[in-house]
Amino acid sequence: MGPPRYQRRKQDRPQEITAAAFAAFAEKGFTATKVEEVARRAGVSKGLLYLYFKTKEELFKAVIRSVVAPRIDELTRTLDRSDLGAEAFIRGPLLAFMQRLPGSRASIVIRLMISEAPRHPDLVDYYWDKVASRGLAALRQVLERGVESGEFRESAVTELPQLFVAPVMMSIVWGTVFAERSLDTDRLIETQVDMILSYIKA
Amino acid sequence: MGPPRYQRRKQDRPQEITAAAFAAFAEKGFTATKVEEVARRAGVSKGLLYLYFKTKEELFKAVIRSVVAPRIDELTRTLDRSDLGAEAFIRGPLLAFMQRLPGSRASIVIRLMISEAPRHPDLVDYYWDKVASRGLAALRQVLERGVESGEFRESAVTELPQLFVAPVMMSIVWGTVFAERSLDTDRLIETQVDMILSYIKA
DNA sequence: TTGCTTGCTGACCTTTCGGTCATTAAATAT
DNA sequence: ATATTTAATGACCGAAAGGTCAGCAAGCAA
Repeated sequence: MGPPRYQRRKQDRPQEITAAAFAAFAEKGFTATKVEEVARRAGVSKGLLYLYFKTKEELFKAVIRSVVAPRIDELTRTLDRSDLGAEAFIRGPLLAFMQRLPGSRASIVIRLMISEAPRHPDLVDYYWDKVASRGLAALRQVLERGVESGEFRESAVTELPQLFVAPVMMSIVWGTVFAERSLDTDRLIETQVDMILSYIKA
Repeated sequence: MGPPRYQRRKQDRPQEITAAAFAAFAEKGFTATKVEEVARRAGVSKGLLYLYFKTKEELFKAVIRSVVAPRIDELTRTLDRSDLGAEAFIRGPLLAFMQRLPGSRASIVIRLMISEAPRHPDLVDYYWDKVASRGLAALRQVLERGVESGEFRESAVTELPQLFVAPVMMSIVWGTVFAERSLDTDRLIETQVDMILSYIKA
């Protein structure tokens, strides 16, 4: 008798399938990716995939969870631990975090969200709860901290933390659409941070 | 005999079909829209649609072109005609133009571009030539004009007109993904313009 | 009225793909 | 060894949707 035709590895399967799904979605998008393709990449049968994930959409949620959630936790953890002043935090860890995003796997998830949001409202809710609202809350916290300490003046920016997100989003969209036409995203983001800071400094 | 069951209107059909397709794509996106649905909206049979457009993708490209083309020169025309100073132009016509975009039909095209760009390189080229590169050039022109006239100082912004686009893109993406969770896009864009101007004013 | 061209219809074909399930066999317990 | 459990397979199903085509009828010419 030859080698075993497969091994039972209940522990590892979900992770492996999620990783394969991410790779496939990244290349072709969610709708255009066939479940069978994901299974093939994971070295697994389609049936097994449905043993671990009830539907294709559940699989998508798992991908979001595995790719994006850790990033947000990372940001809030950094913020909680840091004892830097508001400006120093923004120019240091926050700027670095923002500059990393466009080249990271998270940017792919964002592209997928833009494409799929209209047809998957529950996915949007999930993303809002787990990612977007937390990120914005973190930004707001930094800004308020700066106002309290007297570093920053009161301004519209405090209520519009999306101003920090804008150049990141721009970079991600640019990379998605105009992949080959280069844009210095690091510089774009740094300039925005610089502008915001001189605008709100007391 | 009753009224004729249809009229032959070879001249108008393509336009009517692309208009119907645009409306449908805007609501559901490209993949989720059925060709039959487009035909129904256009008051036409599916077969006729395939008489004028070889495939669903050809129809998609026709839609993009028909929406984008008329818009191309609006900004540059305004710019050429205007004799305002750089700051006045930015705070006036340019700001108004930027604020109109997120609620306009153009924003839907951008969403479609983000979703479909990876699989339609020729569409990206078209969009780059006809829209993106021209818009950026116009912005650059305004900035340079301001520097020459002494209104603005030299800064990174001159080489990064994408800083003007960023809040617009943010607003469009926000509207696409978080439609119901409100964001004051007018204020976001105005604040950005305000920030940029105080940053670059001589 | 008659005959011809062609815009137009809608039933139909074919393929794709998410999801199911009867069956197999790897691992574990007895 | 034998029985039991369950991870894993892959053939299959049914619905959906892109695309086709034989035929119909609107409009025109003679």
